[in-house]
Amino acid sequence: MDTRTDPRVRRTRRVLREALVSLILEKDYASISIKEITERAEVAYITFFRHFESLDQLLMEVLDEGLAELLGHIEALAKQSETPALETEGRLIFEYIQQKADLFRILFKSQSVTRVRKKVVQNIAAIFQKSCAPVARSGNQVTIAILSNHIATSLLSLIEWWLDNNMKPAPTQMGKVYKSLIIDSTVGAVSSLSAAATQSSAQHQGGRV
Amino acid sequence: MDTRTDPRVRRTRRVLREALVSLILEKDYASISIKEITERAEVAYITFFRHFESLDQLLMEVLDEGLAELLGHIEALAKQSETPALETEGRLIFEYIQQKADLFRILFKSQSVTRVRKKVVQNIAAIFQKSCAPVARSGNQVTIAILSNHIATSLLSLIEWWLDNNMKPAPTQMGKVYKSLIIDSTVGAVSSLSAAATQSSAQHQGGRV
DNA sequence: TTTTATATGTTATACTGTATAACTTATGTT
DNA sequence: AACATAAGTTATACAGTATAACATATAAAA
Repeated sequence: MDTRTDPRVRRTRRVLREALVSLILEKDYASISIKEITERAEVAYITFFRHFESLDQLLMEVLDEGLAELLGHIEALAKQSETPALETEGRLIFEYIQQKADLFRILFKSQSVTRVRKKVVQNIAAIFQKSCAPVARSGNQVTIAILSNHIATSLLSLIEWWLDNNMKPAPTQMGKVYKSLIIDSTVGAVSSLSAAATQSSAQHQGGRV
Repeated sequence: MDTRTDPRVRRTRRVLREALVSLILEKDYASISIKEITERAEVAYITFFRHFESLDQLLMEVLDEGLAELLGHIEALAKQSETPALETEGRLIFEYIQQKADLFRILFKSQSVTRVRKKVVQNIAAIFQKSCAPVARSGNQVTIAILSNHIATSLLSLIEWWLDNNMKPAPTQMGKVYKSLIIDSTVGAVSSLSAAATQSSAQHQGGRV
């Protein structure tokens, strides 16, 4: 939506996004109708279809907007390997979520979570898979896939838990939890798992005789 | 549904459950209509409403049936603290999932995942929270809540990843992954976290002066 | 400023899915 | 065989999606 777009179009799309956000925050996503959104946005019913194919598409647009920023933060976090920087970056993530709490509540509340969540998990997992190149040599492909998936889903679950608990332990504390529970733990598991994987492939080769 | 229930009722409820399962496995849950279910089940449309209030309720009945068994397996797993037993129990869980793969695919595919998934996570978390009584003394309540939530969500995510990857690493290997990535890691994180929590509450007390 | 293009509003309509009512038929129980 | 009740048939009301045709408002170009 650059600046040369018709201002009427920009306004309409914006009020529709805002209407959906305010509705999700106060009621169940599944019970929201397009009519309800257009009424709150104060545009005609048909106007919705002139901009979006479905309610899900509008939701996607809302989430994509904010989630791009989150991925940037996580990428910065993934690059850190030293202990003090890790905790600081972890704190920054939770401070960022605190700021955009509404957006993340929507991410976890909306019913299209199945699709969206998987997409988000895959994006985060890809980030860690890249930054885990040094560790990669010791493990096989399957192990790495499991580890990056584990980190991504654990981080999302931790964020979801935190939101459900009214963001109670402060971001500083959550940064430490992130570091010890998700990163340090996973790194610690690498050695035992890669050893098991080697043993497993050896067994496979032996069994082929 | 005990044996003294009218056999016509038992049959109707059964064919409706079966119809929903077969439909979820071949298409998106959101696009399934009650009419579609009754047609596949070969019962009249109105018959659905004589047994269920909504499509979601039928789904819940299907899932509750199978998930009770899973919880039993997980409970057995949570009670183990010795290394060899832990791996064996972990393997048993993945073997069980392999048997009932359809059911678990439904759990992760259905759109009502938001509600159902949270319910399942809470049930599993409660199991680990109980069995973690010995560890409990060293950490505060918040830490324990985070840890049990972490174990529950990690286990579910691992199961989901495994299903998405056609259950490729064998249950034996997955049992080892479960042990080192989820249990050993979390246990390892307890000490550093409870230390941080103590430090944090000390800071709180100090700040009050 | 007038003209032109296009976004939005209004009204009407077709369609699909949910939900229930009234009545008939089939099936299990006594 | 008689009775109770589950299930089938038909009709209907309603909400939400989706689109068409035409009128009106507004941005951009002349």
